[in-house]
Amino acid sequence: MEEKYSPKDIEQKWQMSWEKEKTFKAIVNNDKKKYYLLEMFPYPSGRIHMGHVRNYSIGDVIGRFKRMRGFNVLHPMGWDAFGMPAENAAIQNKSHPATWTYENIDYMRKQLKKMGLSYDWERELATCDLDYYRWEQQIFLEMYAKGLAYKKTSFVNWCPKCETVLANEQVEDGGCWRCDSEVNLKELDQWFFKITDYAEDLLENTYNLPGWPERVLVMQRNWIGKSFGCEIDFPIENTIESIRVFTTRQDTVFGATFMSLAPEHPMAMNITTTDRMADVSAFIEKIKKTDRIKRTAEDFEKEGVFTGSYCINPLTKARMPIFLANFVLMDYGTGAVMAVPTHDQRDFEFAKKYDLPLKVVIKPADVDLDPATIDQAFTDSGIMVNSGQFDGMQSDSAKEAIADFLQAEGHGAKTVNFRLRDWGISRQRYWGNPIPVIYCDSCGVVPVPEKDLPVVLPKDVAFTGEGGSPLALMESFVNCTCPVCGKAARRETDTMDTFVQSSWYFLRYCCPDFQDGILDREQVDHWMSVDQYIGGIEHAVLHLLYARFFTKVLRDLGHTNADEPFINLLTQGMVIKDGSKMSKSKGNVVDPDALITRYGADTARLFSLFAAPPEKDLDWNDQGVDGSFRFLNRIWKIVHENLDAIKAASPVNIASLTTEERNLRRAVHKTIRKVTEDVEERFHFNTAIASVMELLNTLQASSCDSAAVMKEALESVVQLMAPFVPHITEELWQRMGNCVPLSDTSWPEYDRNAVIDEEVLVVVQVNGKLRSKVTVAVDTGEEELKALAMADEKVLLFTEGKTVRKIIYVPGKLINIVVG
RNA sequence: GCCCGAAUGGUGGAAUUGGUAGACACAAGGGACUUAAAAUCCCUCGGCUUAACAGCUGUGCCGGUUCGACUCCGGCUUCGGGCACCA
Repeated sequence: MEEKYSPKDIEQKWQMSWEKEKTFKAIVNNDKKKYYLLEMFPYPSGRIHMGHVRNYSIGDVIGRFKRMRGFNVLHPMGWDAFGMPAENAAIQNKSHPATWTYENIDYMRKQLKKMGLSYDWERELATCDLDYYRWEQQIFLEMYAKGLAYKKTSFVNWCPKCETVLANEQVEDGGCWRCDSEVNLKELDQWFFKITDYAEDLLENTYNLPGWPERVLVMQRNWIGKSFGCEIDFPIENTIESIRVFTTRQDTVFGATFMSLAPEHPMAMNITTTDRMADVSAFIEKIKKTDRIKRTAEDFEKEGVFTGSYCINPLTKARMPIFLANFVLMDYGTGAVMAVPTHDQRDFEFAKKYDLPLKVVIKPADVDLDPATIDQAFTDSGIMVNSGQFDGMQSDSAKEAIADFLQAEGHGAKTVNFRLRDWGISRQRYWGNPIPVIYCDSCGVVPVPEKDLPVVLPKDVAFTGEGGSPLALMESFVNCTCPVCGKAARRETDTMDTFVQSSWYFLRYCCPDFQDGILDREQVDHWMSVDQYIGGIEHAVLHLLYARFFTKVLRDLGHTNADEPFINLLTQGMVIKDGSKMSKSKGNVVDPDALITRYGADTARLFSLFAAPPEKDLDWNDQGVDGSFRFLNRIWKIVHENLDAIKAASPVNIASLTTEERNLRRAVHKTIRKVTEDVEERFHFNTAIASVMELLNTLQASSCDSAAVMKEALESVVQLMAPFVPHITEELWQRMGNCVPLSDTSWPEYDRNAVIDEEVLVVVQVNGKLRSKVTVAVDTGEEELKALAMADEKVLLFTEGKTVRKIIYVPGKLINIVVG
């Protein structure tokens, strides 16, 4: 009586074995090529979800495959453990964020272990561990010393529900990325990281990351938003001051007829004349009250107010009235725009509304433009007109010429401008990494000296859920002495954005226990960069940009020599059920625990890998899971049916194989080749698994009774499936009589001789349409094959009475007879 | 508006360099085994025509290149994603 496939027992057995044998412990070994594999670490929200199952299954296939291919694999796991849900849960349950977080971690670690993932658990870290965040405080201090961390007062995005600040990257469609509440503007004194210093490096290197999906790189380039243009000074009439604008369209400067300033522009009030003061103040007040989202919507009505002052167009010497305009943004360029109503749609609408002059300076090649009759701005390139010595030039080349001219005349300079803003990292929350800074009335901002680190997040805090950060209310934390003068001082109570922790965890994984500094250079130099990073596309800009920035900062601070954190990036699709993303509110959530209890981890892994290639969305289908379970049972059964034969079998004797045996071996070795290519080069696990299914079908249909060939075939099936379903294959491998665990064996190599076809199927077309198929010996000559095809009776039906014009021959594939 | 991506049976998907469209699986239908059910196994399975052999047609739509197009080119449609009063 044959034993039934019982995932529960064998999965536990092998998980314990791997743990005991430290199978996946990563140690520096210069005899092997290193391979650093990483999946985005999870937020410990309570339980893992299907997205995790998929993400980590994909990673595990790659990890186990690379290991069997002879790489020294580093595959760590940890927890992105600071963040608001912990704090909210604490308020609700009257528990402590740390308790909540560590309990969740314990539970989720068990869940992940039940999946049989090949992690080196000894490197596990949680970002809320003092041993982790203390080094991050040190990074902060080193950045502060270099001017890469600085404080400034500015208008920041404020989420009223989370009661904290958000970075630009964390505002999506005007809402908070986490809770969706409408974000408004608040003027606050905040800490920033100077990511703009790295804008050029970050942009430039997007062209140096061939292993990243193009769309992610495009998104990052858009976000960085580099544009080439000019800064031009427009002297203010009757003063010695001038207004500096940034423009990418210096070719239209002869058409600039007025000036638009952002309402927040520092010169706004200074240049306003007494008679215009009332109107201008009213306008500025109104804009302050309008929220930013509405204000920056494209269909928002363009509005402005005249300041009473004029500036002078440096090239035409024309008097240009200076307006404040609601669509001009203070935080892009210089906060001032030279208005060219004829060649910019916004300026056009503004000019029409306030009856301002229009002057055409670029026209299409074939027609003239009349400012009196045009109904929209002409924004294309064209021929220069009304532009002095530049008339007749192509506007594209005039851009260069005018820039040079402005520069030579001292009116301006060529410049580049970035859309990227500095990263605001202050968060008015408790459950985060304290910013290690002290405020002293005498000495000002004083960084906490290195010897006083870490600034420990105090545990005994009251969570009321009201009045902002609990840290600010805690006198024992706030009150301190100034490290410089020794007088009483106050501690910074803001904590760092949680994206800071995820910006360098992959570096710390290289040396999680290092106690003498931020990073152990030797370890980091050995393992970095991450060879393969895997995670969701939703971090295309946020996390993936911050992590690149941090890597470059840490490089410049001398902690790593890596320029880029992630060589290859795989962005996996979402897990969908019944047409939409799994969510509690839609009631379409599949619980990984229930799935694993019912079918085992191998089935859960197999289905999530088989149903779609990694980068596509995966449509969850309960019946499909049954199918995967069925397939594992078939493997289980066929191996057991052949167990005695396998154990008794001698090695394959290639010289004495029958045709049937050679055919079966060919199928086996072609499958080895196919699976190897699909996994190694394309990460197309679905087709790799399909080809093993095909082989199993062939095997079951075969009448081959050679124990040697059967053994080779079944051992191959088991080895090829090992990265996908590690438990069942490990068990079968052992039952087949192998002493070395499957995870310690080498990946099978296909036999180049075995895959050579003896016969080929050649498709015969007439005028490109399939008419017949012939199977011929592989060495059949071209002429012989053509004759055979021509004589084929199905072919004759379509060629009879017609002239053969030509015959296309693709060796081993097809013959196309062209008749007419 | 700009930039990316996608569209293939009832469903998920395959076709890797321009060479048999629909691999593999799910669902469905039929059959075997069983007292019965489950499990398992076998057969059918894009559409139309046909008793059958077979033929025609078919990869979002319209054209083009080619002996040959899911694949390349031009033009559209729909859906998804990103950016957007960015000067």
